[in-house]
Amino acid sequence: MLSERRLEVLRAIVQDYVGTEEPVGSKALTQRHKLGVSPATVRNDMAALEDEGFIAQPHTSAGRIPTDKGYRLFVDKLAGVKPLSSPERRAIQNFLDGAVDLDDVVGRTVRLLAQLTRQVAVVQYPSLTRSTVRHVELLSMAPARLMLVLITDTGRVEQRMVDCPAPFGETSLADLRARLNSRVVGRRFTDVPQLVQDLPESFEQEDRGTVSTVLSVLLETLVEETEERLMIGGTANLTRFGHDFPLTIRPVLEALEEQVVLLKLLGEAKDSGMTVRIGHENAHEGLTSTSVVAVGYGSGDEAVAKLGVVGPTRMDYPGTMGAVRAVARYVGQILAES
Amino acid sequence: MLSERRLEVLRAIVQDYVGTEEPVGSKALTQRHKLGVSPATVRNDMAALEDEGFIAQPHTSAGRIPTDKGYRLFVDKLAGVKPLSSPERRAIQNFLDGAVDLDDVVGRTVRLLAQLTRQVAVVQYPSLTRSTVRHVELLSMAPARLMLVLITDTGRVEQRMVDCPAPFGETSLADLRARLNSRVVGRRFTDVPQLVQDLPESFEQEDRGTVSTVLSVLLETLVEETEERLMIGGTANLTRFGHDFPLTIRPVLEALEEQVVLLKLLGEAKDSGMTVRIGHENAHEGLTSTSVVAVGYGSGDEAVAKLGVVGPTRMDYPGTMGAVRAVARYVGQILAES
DNA sequence: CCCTGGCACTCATCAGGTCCGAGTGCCAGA
DNA sequence: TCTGGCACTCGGACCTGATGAGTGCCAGGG
Repeated sequence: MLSERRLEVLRAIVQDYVGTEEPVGSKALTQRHKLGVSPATVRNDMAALEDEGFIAQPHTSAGRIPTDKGYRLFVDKLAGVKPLSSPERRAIQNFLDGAVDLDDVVGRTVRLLAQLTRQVAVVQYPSLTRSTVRHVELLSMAPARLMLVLITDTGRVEQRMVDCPAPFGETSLADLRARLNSRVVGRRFTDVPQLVQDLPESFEQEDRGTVSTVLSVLLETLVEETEERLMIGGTANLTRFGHDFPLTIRPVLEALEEQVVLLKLLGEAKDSGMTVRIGHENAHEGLTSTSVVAVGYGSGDEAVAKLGVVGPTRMDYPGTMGAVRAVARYVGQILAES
Repeated sequence: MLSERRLEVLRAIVQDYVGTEEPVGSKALTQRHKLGVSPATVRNDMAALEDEGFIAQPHTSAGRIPTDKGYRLFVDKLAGVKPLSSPERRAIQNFLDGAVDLDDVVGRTVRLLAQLTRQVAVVQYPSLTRSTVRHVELLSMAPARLMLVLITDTGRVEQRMVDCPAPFGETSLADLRARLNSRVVGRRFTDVPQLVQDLPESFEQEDRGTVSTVLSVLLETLVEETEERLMIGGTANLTRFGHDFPLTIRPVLEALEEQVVLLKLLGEAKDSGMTVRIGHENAHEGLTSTSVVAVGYGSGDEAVAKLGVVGPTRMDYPGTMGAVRAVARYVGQILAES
């Protein structure tokens, strides 16, 4: 096991490297930190830390930089979560309180997080799996063309065009609208399929085709609606990444454009508590030189979605974790109020 | 005035520079283009073009590169719009045909445009102001609570809660719904206020308050919810920008995150025909080394929104313009169909 | 009058070489 | 176990000269 002082040396290395972005040597370390020992001793400790794989040298006779494993140890054992200052907290609250609807909440959150952490922020929309149907509306657009409008209890509206196999009269339409609503209103999305299963049978032969079509579109919409969406922001912060730009930044930008990748990324985070994935711990190829700090948020105890930031492995973990946690907490409050 | 050959030289310079990204010299020009004159002659022409401000030298004894003014001349006088190949057209159509709703159409468009042009794509959602009303739906949520749903011809849906001053019966509701729709369906938003002005008078005394309330909410929705949205994609293409990365790319990323900036950018584009803004012609600070190619699109002759791409001034204008125009055309078709 | 070939000149880029110093590993002594 | 000293390594900064693409200018020819 590593001695107390060696851990201290590791902590100092991480802190200095995060600050300066340059490999840190033994002499500089003893000057900037009160370790109470000489550079030579630190060198020995460094050699030990390197043997264990916590730090590495970019080239012979340069200083050391932390490895992914080193950051991992730092995050797990050495770093706390740095709470925000109270002006910061107030700023967060003020900024989020101004939001008028869900889109606005998410939008503001993403900007806020990007600003606070100076990194790329990712915020997932609250999941709709627990949503219920408020109303289903059917409108006749043309003899064999309907529009289906679905309204959820969270206030979201989705609409779809339906091409019917046969013309569909106004009375049949009103009939279908009424029966459909009486069955599904107030019900959870997941229950709807069973509830409407036998609906076509109760219609005249000639209308059954259309009813089935409408139902299948409805079910499709429900599934899609629960699909998770997210918003990202602060991509300009990627320019602070490092010196060897193009090669580092490109795959990251590409990964960020793939919503699927991001959703998986957030999905991999623990449901409760904060998750930090460092460098190669990220499954995705393009993100092996980034770290992801993610946390769930929700109106109650239960997380309804996740948010987080993506940044270089060389990031200020305590500060970032503090900001992420604080923002998640406030967003949760806002959601609970509305 | 510039002679025919000098224009030809400018065209050759632009083409070569766009291809190679390197300053082009007189000798190389005569080799790669059949100008029928010697390098020395070309040098004289170049000197003239430089005097006029169409080209410039990065440093003495390097080749020439086009200036913004040079690109402007190229685009206005020398370059056509390169039509897409028919496989490309087919691919566009196939890809866009798969869209299920408005969000999907816009999302697919943005990805398509980014891929085709290998640049950053920006697509504005069809604006509500220029749209017409397809349907207004009223739903009773509680005795004195209604939901108003507005459906536009572009497939966009907005909904609002309405708190009524008095309970409102189902028959009155159906009545209002019918009369409202008969007046406004197919009409432009801007015409709606006049069309519904006298509607409350035709109702029973006790319902007039509610009708007025509903109408005012409707008008509010029409006016206030004109808020224009847009989607961007292909930011990874920014990495192809140039060699002097960080400084170039950062302000662009920042500008792209400001929806306001982008909306203004598209807003400045002409309503009909294609608009090309080159380098410093862009008002925004961060975009002075980019060019914007934008065009309106819509279901009919009239543009309901705009789309375009943002790329380095050194871009393939004919190809980009061709792709932008083609995509706009197909999106217009898709919107007209739905 | 315009085009052409020739010529002197400029200057960015590259390869090769030298120097410097931060940083290391190791070792003997406290 | 810590410390100071010492030899060693090696990347980066700096200088240098050679190279060559490209220019401007000019005198001569169609």
